[in-house]
Amino acid sequence: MAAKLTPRSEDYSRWYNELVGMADLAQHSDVKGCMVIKPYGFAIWEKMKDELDRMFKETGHTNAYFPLFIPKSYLSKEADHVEGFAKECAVVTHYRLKVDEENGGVVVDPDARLEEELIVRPTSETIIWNTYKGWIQSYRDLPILVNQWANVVRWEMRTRLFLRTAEFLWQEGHTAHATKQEAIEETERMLGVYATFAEQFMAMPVVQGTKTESERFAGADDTLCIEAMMQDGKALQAGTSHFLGQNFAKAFEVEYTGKDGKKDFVWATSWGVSTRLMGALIMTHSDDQGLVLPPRLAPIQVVIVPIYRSEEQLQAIHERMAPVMAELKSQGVTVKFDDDDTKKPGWKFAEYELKGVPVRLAVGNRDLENNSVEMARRDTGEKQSVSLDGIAAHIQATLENIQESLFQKAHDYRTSVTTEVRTWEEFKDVLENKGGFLVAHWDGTAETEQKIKEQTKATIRCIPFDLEQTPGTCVYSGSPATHRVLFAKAY
RNA sequence: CGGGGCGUAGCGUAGCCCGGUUAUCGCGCCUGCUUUGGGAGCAGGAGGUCGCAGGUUCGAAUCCUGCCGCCCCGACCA
Repeated sequence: MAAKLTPRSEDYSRWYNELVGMADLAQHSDVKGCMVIKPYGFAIWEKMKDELDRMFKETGHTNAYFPLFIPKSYLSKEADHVEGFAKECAVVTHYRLKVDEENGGVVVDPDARLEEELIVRPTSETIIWNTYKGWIQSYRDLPILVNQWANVVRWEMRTRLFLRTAEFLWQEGHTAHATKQEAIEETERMLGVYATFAEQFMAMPVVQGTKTESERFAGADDTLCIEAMMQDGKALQAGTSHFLGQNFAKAFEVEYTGKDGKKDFVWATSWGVSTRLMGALIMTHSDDQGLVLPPRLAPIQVVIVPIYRSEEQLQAIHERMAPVMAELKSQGVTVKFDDDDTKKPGWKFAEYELKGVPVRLAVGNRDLENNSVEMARRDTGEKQSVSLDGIAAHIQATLENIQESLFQKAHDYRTSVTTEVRTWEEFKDVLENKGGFLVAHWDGTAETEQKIKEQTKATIRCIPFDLEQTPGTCVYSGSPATHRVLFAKAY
């Protein structure tokens, strides 16, 4: 039985300790769920970040950085946007502390109240569009294709490690275009980048689609998303790309003069993925032995565990493996030779399984005598004796095989928990007993969507691009359906 | 903010109902020896404001009152 590795499973505390943790902000704080990413966990995030960054640059984007603080008045300029985020903002009201003469310690200096409060960014549309106003006058200034890697804060009532933390790391792209068509193309292009990244690097199959109006980003005309299926049958929104229309341009008065000399508002997009992807990665592949990482995102791809009794034997193993390591490194494979003398081999085996290292080589005297090593792959647990001759090529092929089979396994699982339902009874039954994605007809109304959510906790994850729109009747109301959509319980 | 549960060593816990020597056990940590092909064994050792503050009592981890904090479920959401 595959591990669930949901945030509530028994083994979760091990992940917690291994990769990540919540900051202990102690007794005086109302902050719950500030995430601490430990070095190994951060190494995984950096791998993801590097690949995404490369893909953004290949699609013409450049990185920039905008302020952490947003004046309160900016946030209120776009009506839907402020409504969406107002309830979860951290607010800076003062700029100074002073020594507390009576009780010791420090207190907020009441004389240092800010004239206008600053909001710690929950997202950066407002401060960026306020800036773009000064950057754009002519069609020659467009498009602007900017991305920023940053932290944001959303003061959620309830947090969940990896999936919804009070502070999280992400990237947010913010682009400005002269035409609607160009902005829509950008929105779709970046969704495609996310889907490619999820499938080719995370080995996580995703459904691409459009959000319904009620699930749309606050301030967007249209929200596209990638939706993934976790091992426990719950869906996870893994990335979003928004077509913002001219909403922010109008709110911040960003106009440009076209070739024809006429003025028009600028068209916008924004798109982002966050450290939530680490939660997605864990919950897609991991098992009861620990993390299972796709080779393309593994900080360590191959670990060599020497088995020895004496310093001489260790030396012999190292000398024999050195050329193999050199060859692998020259081909871009990350190898670790673990000669830590304070840990026994069995301990190391368990440790690297916990950390999800895709390939492990165990090398002892008896292997050297046979000119071989024991190779174990993390995804299947399979062990085999492999000749040292040509082993680098064999390892490379194995890494590629693991990458592919992880995707295939996740894809097969998703297929097995995707069910087409026609009646409301069937809908409830499948959701309750099987979980996963439910394909069903929907009458297109927010009322129906809301009622289904209230009664079953299932939401419309998206209207998939590649789902055939056959005619039918709504699974809940029985009215003629406008769409065929994907329902699921979600994180 | 509602409804549950819980605070004892770095971590996880027993003891509490029914008050009574020096607060239990495991993991981890330190030292030594033996070990090393799946999270080693033995021996020794260090480590405690029993969440905080009052109260009852000859005596409180245990009973009473107040406060603080944490976790889970719900409302909110990437």
